[in-house]
Amino acid sequence: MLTAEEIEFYLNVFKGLSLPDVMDLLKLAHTRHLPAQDVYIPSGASTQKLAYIRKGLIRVYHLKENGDEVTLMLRWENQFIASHDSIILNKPSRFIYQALEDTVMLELDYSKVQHMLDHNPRLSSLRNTFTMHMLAESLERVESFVLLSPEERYLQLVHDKPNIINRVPDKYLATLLGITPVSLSRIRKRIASSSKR
Amino acid sequence: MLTAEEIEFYLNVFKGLSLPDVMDLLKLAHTRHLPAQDVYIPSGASTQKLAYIRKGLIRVYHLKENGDEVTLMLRWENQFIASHDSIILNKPSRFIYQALEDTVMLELDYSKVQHMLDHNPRLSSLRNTFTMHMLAESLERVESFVLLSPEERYLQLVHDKPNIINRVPDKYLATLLGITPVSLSRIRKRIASSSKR
DNA sequence: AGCGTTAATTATCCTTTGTTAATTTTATTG
DNA sequence: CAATAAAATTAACAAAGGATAATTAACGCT
Repeated sequence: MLTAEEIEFYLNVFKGLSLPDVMDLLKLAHTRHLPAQDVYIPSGASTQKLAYIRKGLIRVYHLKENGDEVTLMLRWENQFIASHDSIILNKPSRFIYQALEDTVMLELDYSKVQHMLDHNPRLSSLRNTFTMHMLAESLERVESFVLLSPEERYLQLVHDKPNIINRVPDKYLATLLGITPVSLSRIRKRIASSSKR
Repeated sequence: MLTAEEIEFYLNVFKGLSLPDVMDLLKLAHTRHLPAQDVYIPSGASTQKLAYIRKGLIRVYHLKENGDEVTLMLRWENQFIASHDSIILNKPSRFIYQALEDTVMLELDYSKVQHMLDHNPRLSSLRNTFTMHMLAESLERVESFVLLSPEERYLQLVHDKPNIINRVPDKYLATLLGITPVSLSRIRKRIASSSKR
């Protein structure tokens, strides 16, 4: 199923793991292709799938009563994606996971690997490293809401993820920043006119 | 150092651990008392200490250039507290950790227990559970910024943590919600007048 | 290339928040 | 308990964001 190149790639992703460790994991994983616009996880689903994105981009969003969509999270290459509602809290997903681009991921069932992760110290340690880094990332996002204005948040996003903003429509970026698309448009105008002077 | 009651308490906190597991952990831990207003971790510190709060309340805040303080996090009884900058990213803390009440915690050096956690499957598993729950908590906070208005965020706080808001000055709650104390005061007024009708 | 759809911008108006400062209320402490 | 300090509220004004609708620009598709 997997080429030698793939295996080498994952040896690198899961630094510190031996080849057998990686093979044990990969044996339980499979590749999934998701065309752009397709829903990966619908809201209400209780799924333990955990995916590593090889290519593409997934948007996590909330659908409001009135039909409006609010984007909560974007995930792309070399990141993990999973319904945290289901994996962490064992509840149905409140959100919709949708591919914004043709997406390729390596998927596995967390409930099936959990036991293995719990009993292999190298895997446990690596899992904890990944979880902790996700926590740091999330805390940093909270910081940005508490410490920065919407305009500063947008500038930070442009600065930190210049490649991502070109792949995602502004209306999704806006709600990700906690503002409306109209407001983001005004912010962009403000920035353009102030940097001109 | 620890009473039988204490040990029984921690057997309960660290559910799934055997008595020897818990004793191994507690052997490396010590109790720390922190008077109200004292700084636990100053900004710039690189500390691996990880503490479990038995009693009291810790505020994590950022000190702006102009002297203004912005509260990022509150932690209280039965929660862990640590400089995530230092523990996760191995960097000096950007924030100040201060006791808002007389606080008692059980403290240990994460760098000293890490090896033990990495090699005991039950400890690894439990650590991961704790980390994941902190992640879920942080993600939920991000949600509140993206999905709710400041007023709704305040109402949610009042609803979810009624006991905490009575222990913390409003000015700290305000910045925690991403708004100014003046604005929080107006929100409170608005709520009071609308619930009266 | 042209048509139709979707996204982005702009305009208007209204609401909310930020800022600063004054005032009142609540805590703290000698 | 009175004096003082700190916190919370209120006021006034400016700046920014939300809502809605109209217009323009960009995109997707045959």
